[in-house]
Amino acid sequence: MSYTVSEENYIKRIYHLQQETGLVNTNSLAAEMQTRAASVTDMLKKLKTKKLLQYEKYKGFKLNEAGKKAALDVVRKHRLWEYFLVEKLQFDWDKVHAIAEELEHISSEELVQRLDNFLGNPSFDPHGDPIPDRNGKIPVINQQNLGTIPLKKIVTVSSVGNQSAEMLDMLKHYHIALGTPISVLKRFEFDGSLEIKVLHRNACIISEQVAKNVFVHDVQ
Amino acid sequence: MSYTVSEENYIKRIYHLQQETGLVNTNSLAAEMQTRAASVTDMLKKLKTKKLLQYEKYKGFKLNEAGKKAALDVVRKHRLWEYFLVEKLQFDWDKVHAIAEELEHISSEELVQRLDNFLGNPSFDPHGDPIPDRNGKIPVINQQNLGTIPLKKIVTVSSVGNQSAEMLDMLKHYHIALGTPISVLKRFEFDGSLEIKVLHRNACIISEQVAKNVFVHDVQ
DNA sequence: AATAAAATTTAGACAAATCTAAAAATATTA
DNA sequence: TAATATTTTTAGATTTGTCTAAATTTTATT
Ligand SMILES: [Mn+2]
Ligand SMILES: [Mn+2]
Ligand SMILES: [Mn+2]
Ligand SMILES: [Mn+2]
Repeated sequence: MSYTVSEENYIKRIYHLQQETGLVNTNSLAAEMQTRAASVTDMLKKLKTKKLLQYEKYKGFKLNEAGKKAALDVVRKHRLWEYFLVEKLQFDWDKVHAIAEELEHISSEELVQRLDNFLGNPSFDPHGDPIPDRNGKIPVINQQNLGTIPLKKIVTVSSVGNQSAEMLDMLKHYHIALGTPISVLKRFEFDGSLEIKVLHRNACIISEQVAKNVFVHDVQ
Repeated sequence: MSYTVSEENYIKRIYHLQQETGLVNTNSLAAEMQTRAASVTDMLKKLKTKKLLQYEKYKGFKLNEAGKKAALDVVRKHRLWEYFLVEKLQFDWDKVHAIAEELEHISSEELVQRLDNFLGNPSFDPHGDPIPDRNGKIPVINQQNLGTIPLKKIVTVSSVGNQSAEMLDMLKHYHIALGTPISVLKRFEFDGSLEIKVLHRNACIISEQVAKNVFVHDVQ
């Protein structure tokens, strides 16, 4: 089965929302898609007809197994292309999302498989998000956000939660990138902000909000 | 200015047709686009409104300068992506057209420029067709078709005219690819077919129709 | 439980890109 | 040049994805 660009965008968005909330509701999807609730309802009917969705009027909805697989196909392509853009074309990691949002809809299966091989079958995209394999299997890592790790312990940045341009811009300013060694020197009880040390940089302070969106794992 | 996928496909097709015939007519464009004459007329009105086209009802049409530049942008992307697919992803040259037909519509200017650099600013695509630069300038080469070169002279294959899957498949069978050294041993007056010698291969015979679509230039 | 507020769906409209069938213009030919 | 054939355009319909405004359903609050 193959889907339109619009269908694919909806499917992927529903997938991400249901990872967080289980059932998804119309308004939150409309907000994510930057469209109107009425348009969402229209698309839900279509996706239900195509048997990708469990959906009862007024009761919320979520992807079924076929829907999840379809979503993971799009996610896989999105993240592989992001990896290509950063690793091969030297884009900054905060500039690739919009382009991958288009590239993820190119339909050739063989293209995706060859791209995957060309890139060396990467497991994580430039934002640290896992790249599903062609069967939809997702690699896992143990990671915690910066707010929860013990003081002085040196850890490695593995992914970022909030991936808005604003956030990525801020991380660039702090010289925080994937793989960056980092440690927490002090936790301020007043507002939850952290004094951190990035390798080769002076200590600096980040807000609790930033800390919660920086995920790290043990140095290998 | 940016255009829809459909507009870009029409613009590109008109460009290629007018290279051959000057003025283009509705039916031939409809045939090329695999659509109906009525649909072509609709699109012509749209492109005229967008000032890409000289068009008088019943009198034929052609792209103006703005239209040609728009077409060359699409051609440039198409051929750069084809080069990428063959040189980086190891696709066979006869498998890349349909995929490039999608990739050519990805809109980022920066992407195209970075791709161009990543590929080493190639001048010709895998079928030997010139790749316009970002200003729409097209590299030229002196080339003739195989039917017109002197017997025994060793020349190099530089491009192919007919690029149908059938033709490319046939050339693969003859071990004719871009850059292949080749010479004509004998010309048969009966049907215009040629006995040719491909380097490292036994002599063989190709039809006049094939010969006319194989372009060659002097060995450098 | 009744009322108000919020969330969701329906009804009806629109733009883009396509189609078929019919009308109009142009070209061919007897 | 008049009849015929071909080409092109128009008229009107259809599909997809979107919208606004109104109606309906669910949830929250007196
Ligand atoms: Mn997308
Ligand atoms: Mn990403
Ligand atoms: Mn195309
Ligand atoms: Mn080509």
